[in-house]
Amino acid sequence: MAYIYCMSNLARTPKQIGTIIQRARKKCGWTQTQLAERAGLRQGTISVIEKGDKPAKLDSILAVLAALDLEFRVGERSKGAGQDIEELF
Amino acid sequence: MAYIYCMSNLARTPKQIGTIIQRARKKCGWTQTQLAERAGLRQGTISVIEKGDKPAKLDSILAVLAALDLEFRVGERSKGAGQDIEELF
DNA sequence: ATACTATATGCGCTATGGCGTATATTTACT
DNA sequence: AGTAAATATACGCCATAGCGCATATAGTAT
Repeated sequence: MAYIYCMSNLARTPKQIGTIIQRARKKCGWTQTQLAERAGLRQGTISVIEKGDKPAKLDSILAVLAALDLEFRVGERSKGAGQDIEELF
Repeated sequence: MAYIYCMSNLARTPKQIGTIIQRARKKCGWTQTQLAERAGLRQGTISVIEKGDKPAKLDSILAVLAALDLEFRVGERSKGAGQDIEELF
């Protein structure tokens, strides 16, 4: 039985990505300013990214994820409940 | 039990993302031009994204992944042993 | 209410991503 | 080898991401 990893960290849109980042940041107990420093960005940029209403650069997102000790993974989009996922590539 | 997480779908850097995209595209039997049309981008842009040497916009990457029926997921960075920390960007 | 922190916005500016178009280069197939 | 397709680059142009800096708004406490 395949174990579906964690369904809530799905990141298809900038908004979803922003929400995930914000949640992770708060979980770390960091302010936007603190995260910005670690990611090499500004507080305002973190704010924009977390809201997800304005486009962002891939590098900025990757920097933020790295600062939060997170990372992207790529998987298939349409995933039935208990299907095996492995060997996509 | 089969929680095997395909190691090659790790996407920490633009280069890794590009490689994943290229592999998925070829698996679909598409040319860069075909993928570009489906993603609303140009062939040249797909080329740049797949190489990963030049920065890209998040939206472009998300569009490409969607065209390939793929998606990002966010997970913890340090998972399991033997993490090879590569340089970021 | 007051004071303080955190987050959201605004403006001008610079850097650059992606476009259109075109061409060079590589790869695949006779 | 020769031809065609696929991919990598190039150039000018426009749109915009993120910056520095500042301020406004929203929370969070005394």
